[in-house]
Amino acid sequence: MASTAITPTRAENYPEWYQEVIKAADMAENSPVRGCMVIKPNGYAIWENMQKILDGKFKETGHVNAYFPLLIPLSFLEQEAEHVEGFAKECAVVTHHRLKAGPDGKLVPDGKLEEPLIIRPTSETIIGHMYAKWVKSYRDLPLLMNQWCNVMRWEMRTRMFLRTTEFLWQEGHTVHSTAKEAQEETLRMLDVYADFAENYMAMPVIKGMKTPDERFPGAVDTYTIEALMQDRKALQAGTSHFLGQNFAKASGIKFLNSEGKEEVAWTTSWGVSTRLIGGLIMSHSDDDGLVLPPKIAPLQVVILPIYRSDDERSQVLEYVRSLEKEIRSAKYADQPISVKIDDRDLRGGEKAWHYIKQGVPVRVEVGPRDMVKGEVFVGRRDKGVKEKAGIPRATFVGALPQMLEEIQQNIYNRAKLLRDANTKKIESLKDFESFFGGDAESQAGGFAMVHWNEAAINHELLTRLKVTPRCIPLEGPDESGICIFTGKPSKRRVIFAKAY
RNA sequence: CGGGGAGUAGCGCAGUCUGGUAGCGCAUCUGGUUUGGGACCAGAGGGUCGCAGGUUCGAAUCCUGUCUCCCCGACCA
Repeated sequence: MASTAITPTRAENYPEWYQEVIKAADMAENSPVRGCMVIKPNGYAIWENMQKILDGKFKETGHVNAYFPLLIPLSFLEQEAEHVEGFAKECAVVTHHRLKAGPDGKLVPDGKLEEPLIIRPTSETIIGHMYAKWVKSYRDLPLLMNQWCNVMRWEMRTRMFLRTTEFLWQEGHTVHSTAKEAQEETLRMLDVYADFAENYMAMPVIKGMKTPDERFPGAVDTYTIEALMQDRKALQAGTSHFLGQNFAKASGIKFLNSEGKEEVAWTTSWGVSTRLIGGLIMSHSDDDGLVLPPKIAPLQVVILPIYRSDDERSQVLEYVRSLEKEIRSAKYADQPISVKIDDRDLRGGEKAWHYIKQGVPVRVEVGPRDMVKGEVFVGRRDKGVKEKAGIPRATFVGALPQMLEEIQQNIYNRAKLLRDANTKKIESLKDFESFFGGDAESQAGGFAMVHWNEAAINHELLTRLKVTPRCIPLEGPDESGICIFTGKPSKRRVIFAKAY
């Protein structure tokens, strides 16, 4: 048996390791539909927790949920020039509304539509259309809505969770009477994302503004939270867009201000997707499988009864049931602690590994020996597989919330250390090249913080290394310097990385 | 769309060159021995060999056509 639960290890083959972690934790699998995955209960439960937390934060910041159609008239996409350009190449198009039997008995599309419909790649246009009807007066603003839904982007190459043809996300769409207010909204939601990523997902992120090339098609400004994965590639984990008046003009979102004059409104949109689950996996998991931060873990504690005879079984189960009940009534992060007993007829070691691979934060093993000692035997997912300790039964549950919080913090700190260790200020093209290993296939390097004049977007080196500007960080000191690509003055550093 | 590769049991593969009636590992199920760390032994179930034609007494194997998937590139939450 291999010494690690996952083969290959991260060091051996990172992309394959990623796939294996998903398989071992039974989170998702590929479906018969190209690029579309089935999210299995273990994966979906994580999404449900993410939704619950994020949705609460959206409501706290004044947003309400609504639902708009999956299908969008083709002509809507044409309303905003940059938007078309950005999404036209990846739209699934519905052209017929009926099937009939063809000459060979196979079904063929029939009933051609007057106007083709596209399956939403994002909903700015259809939501804008409705908003134009709903917004009449400055008294209707701000309009703060969100929808949880699926979208489709026909990407060339897909990877489970990180890039699938269909994916689940939330998209917030807001309308404001002034640019300032819309900009504030954009940054407010970016903060919500950053808070969620860091304090729940335990994923350290850098808040920043996208460079013009990386902007959302049609946006004036795109803000992002960027995370660094364990293979030192960057992941765009969430975006928030200040759309200016571009979409409002395209959709005709206008209102009468308090002086009775007509004005064009200002809009924002922001979203995070199931991609975050991919980020979660790549931030924390190890060569033994998934590692889940307690605040996101669908199951926080698993109890594994150990026994041989039927007699022992009934004694241990009784002991363990009262333990389960007590744990369930305890709270962590304002929620009852989730716990279950795994009483399946399997060998102890096999069960333990099962939960290690699924990333359950705390494993509690209880056998006759522990009962005699009045202890429980506890393994933590943030520690080594064999690093387990007996803890007195009497104090265990009381200490459990603290233990979960410690795990949450440890996981975050570990990810932050990795990110900080792989974030470097780079002052020359030569150092830039060697940081990224000199070609597209080399190890990813990390976050390179360099002075950059935006004119040099298509530098040969960037193309060759497959490195892109990730963001202009919002926080940290402004610091002037010299662009390493053009030698021109630069006001601040920009983060470059190889990205997912 | 360009360049490579692959379709055989739920999964991973061998068999194809040299045609002879389907095999291995894992998983599943049964029985037994085990049990504080991913067990062992014995047995069982499970496959129109991607699809359609053709050659042949006989095709997973040879020929023709076709479909699909994967990897590398262009695109990307």
